[in-house]
Amino acid sequence: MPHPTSRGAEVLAALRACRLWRAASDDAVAELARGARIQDVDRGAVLVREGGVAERFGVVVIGRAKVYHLAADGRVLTFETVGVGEPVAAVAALAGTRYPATVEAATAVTVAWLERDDIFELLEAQPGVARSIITELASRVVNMTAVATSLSMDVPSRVAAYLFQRSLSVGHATSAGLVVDLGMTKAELASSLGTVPETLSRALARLRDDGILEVRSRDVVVLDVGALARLGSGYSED
Amino acid sequence: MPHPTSRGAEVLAALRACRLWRAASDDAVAELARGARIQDVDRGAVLVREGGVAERFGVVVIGRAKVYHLAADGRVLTFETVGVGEPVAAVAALAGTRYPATVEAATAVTVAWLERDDIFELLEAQPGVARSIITELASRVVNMTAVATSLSMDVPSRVAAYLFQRSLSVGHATSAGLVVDLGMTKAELASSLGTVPETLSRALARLRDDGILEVRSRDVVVLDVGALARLGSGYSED
DNA sequence: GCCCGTCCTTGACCGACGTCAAACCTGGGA
DNA sequence: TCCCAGGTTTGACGTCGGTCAAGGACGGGC
Repeated sequence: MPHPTSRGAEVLAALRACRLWRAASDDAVAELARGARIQDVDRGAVLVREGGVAERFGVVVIGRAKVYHLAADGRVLTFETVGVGEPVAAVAALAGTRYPATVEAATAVTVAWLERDDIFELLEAQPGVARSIITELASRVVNMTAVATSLSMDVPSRVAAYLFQRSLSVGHATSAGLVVDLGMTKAELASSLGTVPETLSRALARLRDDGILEVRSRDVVVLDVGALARLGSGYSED
Repeated sequence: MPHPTSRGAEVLAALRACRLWRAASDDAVAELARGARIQDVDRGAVLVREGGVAERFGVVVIGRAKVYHLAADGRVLTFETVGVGEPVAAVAALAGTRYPATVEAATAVTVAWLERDDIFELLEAQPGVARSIITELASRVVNMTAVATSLSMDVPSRVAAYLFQRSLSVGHATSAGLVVDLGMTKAELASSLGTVPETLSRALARLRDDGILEVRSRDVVVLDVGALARLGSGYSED
């Protein structure tokens, strides 16, 4: 346990950064922090196992964690990678169901664990918090729906959809075109698109051959954003 | 517009039945009903189009509606079929995003439309409602996650997972085995499993040949529940 | 400079599954 | 009774994409 003295501050900062209770007062967040159980794990440790009964609710204090589903044949579908201030196992704890996915430490990770009832107590003390929790959960449903629909498209379309979305957020216009950083290794990207590196590589090669983009080591140069949007059945019109 | 006089009562009953605000007082629900805009549509009408900006929030008063995604190649992935008292387009309206799916009337349908702010006003007036909305939304995230993971399995496994879940809820033990009604036509089931009738038929035939079940017209007799659970990677142990 | 590990790409192969087309029930109406 | 229309099943076929295996290509350490 590194820096035991500063950990309290880090826990507080992480909880304060959590979008779920953005509207909560600092005092209320401090109260949450007091009730938190802190856990340090090494990289690769499993924080939450799919199918387990959801009792607690975590917020990442240090590090990053991967949320994924491990299929029977060993393939991995990565749902998201969560960072500092983001919740893990939140929805299952709130819903009172089993965990629908596994969470594993992608780096060394410190997690603050809260009880389900801590949240509901916060909610009673500060009713304004409900709104941010509700919009956050609703956004997650929308996101998961998008993931599900994209899984019914073919891989080049999924890649296009991802790159289109990503170009909107982190795209950087240059004379050569719209430079988009992939944000992760291609193997990780493949997993979060529900495929394998080989197929991702072929999909990118095909988009390149079609003149839609150029592939570089860890970013791509988008030459035809409209084609990306069309392929990913993104809604091109505003 | 049939039965104009009784419609007010039906709207009220439907809103009262809605799980989202189960904890709300009758008065508050009546207030919601007063603000509702009622719409009657014929079977096949599109209530909400994927990609549209979410402004309103519907509750089915009469009939059933299908929530689906229409892929570019024309294939349909059905997410759910909603009945009386169930919300449509709820999550997108709460999240303030675009609709992630299309909603179509499966029968003649009457919908009560509420404004996004109506919910938040209800929430302020009756803070206790937050809890049911939150658990309901969280359950939806869990469900959509399950849908997404099942889409990464092969079709026989998806069928097995569906039948296993369904056998837990509507399974009826007989001397011949566990009789499970499919609850819908096989074409509809295929769509909600993200496949087509032909492939579903073959998957069922395969499960039959493996001695796991027997197929009848609109229900199946499950002979080996454990095998179903294993195939669907359902968590067999309690 | 060289070497090695890691990441990425490419090719060959094959199984899963969607499409098209045809045959097959099964129930309802004349 | 016959016939027709849905839903369902089966067969043939092509494509997408995952697996295995073999090369690259970069980058860091010595």
